[in-house]
Amino acid sequence: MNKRYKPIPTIREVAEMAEVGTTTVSRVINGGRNVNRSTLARVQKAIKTLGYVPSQAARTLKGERTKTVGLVIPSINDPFFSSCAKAIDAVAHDHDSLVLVTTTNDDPDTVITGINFMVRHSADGVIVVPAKTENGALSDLLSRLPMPIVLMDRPVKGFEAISVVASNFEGARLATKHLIEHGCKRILCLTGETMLYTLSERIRGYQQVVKSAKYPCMIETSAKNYETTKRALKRAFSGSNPPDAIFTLKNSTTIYAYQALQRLNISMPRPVALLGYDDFDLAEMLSPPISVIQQPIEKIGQTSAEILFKQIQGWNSSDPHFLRQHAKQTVLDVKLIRRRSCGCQV
Amino acid sequence: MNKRYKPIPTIREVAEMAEVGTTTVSRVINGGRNVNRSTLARVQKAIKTLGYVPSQAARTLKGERTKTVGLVIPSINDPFFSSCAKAIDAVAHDHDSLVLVTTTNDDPDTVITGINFMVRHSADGVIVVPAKTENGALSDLLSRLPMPIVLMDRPVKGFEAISVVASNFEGARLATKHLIEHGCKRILCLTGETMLYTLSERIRGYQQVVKSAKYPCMIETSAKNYETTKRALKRAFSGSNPPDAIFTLKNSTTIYAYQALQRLNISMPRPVALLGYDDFDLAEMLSPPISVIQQPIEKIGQTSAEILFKQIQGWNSSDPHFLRQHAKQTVLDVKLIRRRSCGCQV
DNA sequence: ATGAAAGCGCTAACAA
DNA sequence: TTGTTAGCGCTTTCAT
Repeated sequence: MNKRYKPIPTIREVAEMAEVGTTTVSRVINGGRNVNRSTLARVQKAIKTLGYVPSQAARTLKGERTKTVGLVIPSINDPFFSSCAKAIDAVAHDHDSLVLVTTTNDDPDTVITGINFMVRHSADGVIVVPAKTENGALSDLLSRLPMPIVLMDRPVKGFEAISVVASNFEGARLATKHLIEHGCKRILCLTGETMLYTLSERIRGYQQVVKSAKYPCMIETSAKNYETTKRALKRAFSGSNPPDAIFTLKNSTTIYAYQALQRLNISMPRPVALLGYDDFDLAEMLSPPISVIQQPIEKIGQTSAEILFKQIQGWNSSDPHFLRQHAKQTVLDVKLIRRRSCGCQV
Repeated sequence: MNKRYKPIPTIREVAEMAEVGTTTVSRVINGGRNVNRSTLARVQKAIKTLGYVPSQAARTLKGERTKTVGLVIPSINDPFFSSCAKAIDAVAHDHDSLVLVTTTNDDPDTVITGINFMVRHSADGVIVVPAKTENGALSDLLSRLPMPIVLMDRPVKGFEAISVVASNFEGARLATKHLIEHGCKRILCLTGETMLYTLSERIRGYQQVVKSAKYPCMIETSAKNYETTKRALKRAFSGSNPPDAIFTLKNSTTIYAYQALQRLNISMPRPVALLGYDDFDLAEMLSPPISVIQQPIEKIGQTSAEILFKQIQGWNSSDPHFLRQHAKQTVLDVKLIRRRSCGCQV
């Protein structure tokens, strides 16, 4: 009893069983227009009996859409990107398409490899989250791309492409100003990374506000994981002039910081306020609940996908102006969610 | 200045530019064996100049692997499945393959559609998380599948396929016994769903233990979201005989329950202990930290993918016994993580 | 309403 | 070492 590979039947076999030409079968699987009712039924029956499924590869070779969109993201695990992916998948579903994913772990070379993979697979379009903003090889590749592309969450410096981002600069300004309103004067900006577009924008926003308030600009960039975050905070609070607020630049950093503060027995919002970038499920269940800048994550994914599909539709259309249907860059607003850790009473 | 669609050049154009035949180009892109050094260089230069990328569709049509694996999962957002997906993506990456994802939202029909999509796209293999265990249409489809398949997290009743699951029954037994060891006698089993394989196995495990201990079997199945969970708990605790422990059957239910207990001012581990199924990032940061049954999530994904790729490799091989290289079912062990909410002192 | 035949880009005999 | 050619499964003129 040896289970063997049972290949999918071809259009030819369906045609033979139904005693028609392959053209007729093709007509049937493409809507059944101009086919006799009885012929139609016969063909459909043959399709069902044989378990026939048309080969996408053959169709692609004929120049049809592949009904796939590529998604090149840093991680599929990260709550931010998996939420984006969810929204993208939903939009793709509406367009009868599948999502081809690959992750880059924020490595620029892997981004290139990933995009090339999408080209090779003739994806109808791609959504890419670039790793670093300055990358010549990436710009080159993007400019030669044979399909539409949308840059998500981070634009590529020096390359004019459609992009969908949140207003990181404004978000950081919002956060910093809010902490200042609470009377904080020594705001520590905590991050483990500075090269990513989003993070550098947030740093810019923070800097602008503290500088114009004439407060010290305290940036700590060593907070890559729990251990390093704890060490950094320990250091900061052992000095003679500890911070009175912490602004963490992303999701995981916020959690590390919260956890470290707990362990170091430093409570919030006094002596130190905490305000994080990115909301997370349990933020309001902690003690105190964490105030955050909330990004419209799903909206970022959804908007990216919607724009991409519009581009795909227009790509071969007769309208020479389809590219102008969208702003080059879509910037989505962020929100301050006031909870307790910043000092708000809610 | 009208940006137009610039199609990828074909092997023919490369051949012409390099002044060789298409076969030679084919040889070059497939390793360059049996090609003159100077010819090789010339062809490679042409490839680079033209930005040539071989068409996967044409290769697929010739019967080659597509270097894609299908992933049909309930949600891409759920921490459990996104972690699985991450591990699968990593394994796929090692095999120079991409992951084609589609989500089913646990709807049986969508599972079928999703798998068919993978067939149409000639994925080399598929990893599927079935929606419900009893589904004739699914068994039919699976038995006709022209590629290897691995069932992840949930088997399909009545269909003998390779599957990779965690020991849900044992996990629930472990949890329930542990609560009993803490002296709990009225253990409320809380869930919002009973039809999924994993959940019904957990219910079975719970039942077996409470029954053999002669304790009441208290199962509440209305906990679908925070509101319904809160309502259910309110009801349970307003009676004359409230539970002294809660065993939540999944991730989100645990969080709803924790949150509801907070709001209802019922503290843990007294008067009620809490033990959840599935670990989550912040479980140890809550007050009290939540004890859980921890599943080897990444391992589930990784194992599924590794088995799938072995199957893919053996699928067309000459070894007629390749199917027996693996147990039909791989069951991975779960662990009890003792924190404070169950009554442990840690 | 139906079918014959060409051709999409590639690989693999088979020739040279 | 290199090229010629057939054909993978499908859609699409163009006939009938």
